[in-house]
Amino acid sequence: MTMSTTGGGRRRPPTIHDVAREAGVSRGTVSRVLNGGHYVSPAAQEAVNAAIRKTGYVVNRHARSLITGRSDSVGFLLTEPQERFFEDPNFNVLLRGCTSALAAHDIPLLLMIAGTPDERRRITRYITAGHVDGVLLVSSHSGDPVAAELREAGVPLVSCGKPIGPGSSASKVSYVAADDRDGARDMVRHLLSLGRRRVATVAGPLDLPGGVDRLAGYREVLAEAGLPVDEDLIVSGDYSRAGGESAAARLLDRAPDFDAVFVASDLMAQGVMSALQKAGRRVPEDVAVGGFDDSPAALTTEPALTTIRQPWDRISAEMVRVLLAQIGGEDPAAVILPTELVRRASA
Amino acid sequence: MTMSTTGGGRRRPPTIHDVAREAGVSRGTVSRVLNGGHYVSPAAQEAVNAAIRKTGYVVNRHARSLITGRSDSVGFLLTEPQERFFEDPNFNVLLRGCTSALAAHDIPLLLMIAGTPDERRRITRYITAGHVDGVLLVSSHSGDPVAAELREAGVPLVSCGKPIGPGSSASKVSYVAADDRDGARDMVRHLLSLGRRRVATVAGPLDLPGGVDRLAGYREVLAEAGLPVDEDLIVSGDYSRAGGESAAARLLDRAPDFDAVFVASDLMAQGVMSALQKAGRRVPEDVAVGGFDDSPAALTTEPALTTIRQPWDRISAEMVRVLLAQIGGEDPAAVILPTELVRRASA
DNA sequence: TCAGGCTCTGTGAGCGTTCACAGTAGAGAA
DNA sequence: TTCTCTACTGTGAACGCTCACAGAGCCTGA
Repeated sequence: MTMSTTGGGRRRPPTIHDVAREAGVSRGTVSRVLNGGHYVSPAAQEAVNAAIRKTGYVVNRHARSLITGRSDSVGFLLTEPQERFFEDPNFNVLLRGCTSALAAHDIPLLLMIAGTPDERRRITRYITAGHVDGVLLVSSHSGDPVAAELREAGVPLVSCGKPIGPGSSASKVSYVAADDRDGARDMVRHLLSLGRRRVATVAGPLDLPGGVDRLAGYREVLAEAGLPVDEDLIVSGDYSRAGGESAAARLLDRAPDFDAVFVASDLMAQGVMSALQKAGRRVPEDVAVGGFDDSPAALTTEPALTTIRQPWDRISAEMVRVLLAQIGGEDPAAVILPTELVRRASA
Repeated sequence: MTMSTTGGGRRRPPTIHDVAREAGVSRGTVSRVLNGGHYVSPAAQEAVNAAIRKTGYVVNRHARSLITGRSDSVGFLLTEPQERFFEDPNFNVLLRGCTSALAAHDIPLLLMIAGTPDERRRITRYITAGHVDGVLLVSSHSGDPVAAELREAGVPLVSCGKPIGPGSSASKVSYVAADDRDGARDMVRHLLSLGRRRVATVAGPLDLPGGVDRLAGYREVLAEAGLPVDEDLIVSGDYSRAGGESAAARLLDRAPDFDAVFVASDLMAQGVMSALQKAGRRVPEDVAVGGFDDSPAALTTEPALTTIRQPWDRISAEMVRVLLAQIGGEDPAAVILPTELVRRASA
């Protein structure tokens, strides 16, 4: 049960002491080289680096953390009823992007999923105990109790997406989001530029900022074009494919003469197109369809879906940048990034 | 740059010393309570627990790790050209499952993605330096240099999926996989039970164990049914939708009279169905189609795809179980889990 | 009675770092 | 020369925990 359990044998790794001996300097000097190299002579610098290479030394992060109080790691926290995000391929891009951006700083990412109450408790305790330096938060409503508790404990926190909630406290929260409203404006303008005049919309859930902002963009463009806003042309769904199908059914029922529809998510757009085609409408000839997200689903529809791409790679990079800045003592910041219209066959 | 940077104020957390003082015992006794509670009187036990609750004490994992040499964390390593896995929704189930299973043991999961050479180097160094106790590996070919290096360094490792490579060393590798061969058998038997007799197959890449085993299952069932194996009925693809389309084209060209096809992945099955339908074949009337994976794509086809479900939730749980056992000193183990036939409309 | 065993407890050492401090050497100024 | 300043280096604490050990009290059996 003690010596050499597993094959291959993990021997004791070299310590800063070994490096110091090898280089013929003291621990302190090695430490200085490791942390920026100020006040260390070129000769010592060189000797230490050579010794590090020779011994294969890697700093023991536990020992370092013990004294610095930093953990040099950050958490990636999902408080969402996770299925929703886990099925969203963009989520993967986000997760991958955050991991890479952190890796460049040599900071590991700890994945935390707050599903069950037990998990929520564990995670809260883990984070507030200081085992991570900061948290990348993915949660549609930042009124989430876990998030609130973390904020209260003063843990550096960056949300993905605009947080909902009271404006007063929200101003203190860092977040990075795509410009939902502007993306919606682009899409609706595009539909109008195609000559469509009865433009409907399937909005997202209106208790979420994304849903609200995309709908606002829709309204703005109609107003700016001098078109009346017909409330019969506005329905909303839950971002799912099935939600899109039933939304389209309602639309066909209430205002069968629409000639374009802006759908607030690609998944819903998939459902909308399927429902329209079953009802005998041709896309895009009879009804032009525009989505939002540019998910892989947008390529599997027939015809391929015109949509709005959110800059997920930039979002993840900015989240990490803002979080690290905040860990470094800077104030919370909000970042809004531009979207992009992706023209395909459905509009 | 020093005192009270961020608002909210993170004060110094209580230490084991504070708990000991509060409970009127020594550090040693508190430590014993924390680690299993052997050789400690009920009275002391109770006093310590009360003190922990009162002070809100949480163990400092860095201090603990420094002395135990364990990190009490594990890595989840992706060495794959990651797009492939990141777009596979099953991957999300796996990642989520591993996170939860580990959370139950209070072990954080570090997400590591070995994409660029720089990332590979960083990750290898991080792991071999002992910053994680073990690694959950997702990689189709375990001949991967990172994996090989980890194995050489004696790092506990569990692969997801049967590793390819020389049988001799492979026997020392832990892995958890679905029973590909048996799943394939089930599907082909199902197709035969429908009365089909010219059953084709679109195999996966034959340099991957999954591809090989699924094809082996196909051959076995034909043999056991006394049916000839017509090599014209066997083509293979790369698991992608496009690969399925071109495979179907080849099949239609070489053996146009087949009345069923077992496709080694749902994504390919999607392509196969689309190609068949474009060629005027009805599914399932003319050709019954069976997939493999039970991905969400299986629900979007028309008709819905009959397929084989891999027990991803159990796979993740087993991976964690085997890894923790191995970290605890047990020998590597291989676990094969049963699949399940999901009957839908395409067969 | 004493030896030997159990159960329980406290103490000192040490894990590998960083940090504050004290010190050295050399350059330049008085 | 002597004094100060700067550039650099070494040293002894810590950080918060676990582990090995020593020892205390008690029970059991010879």
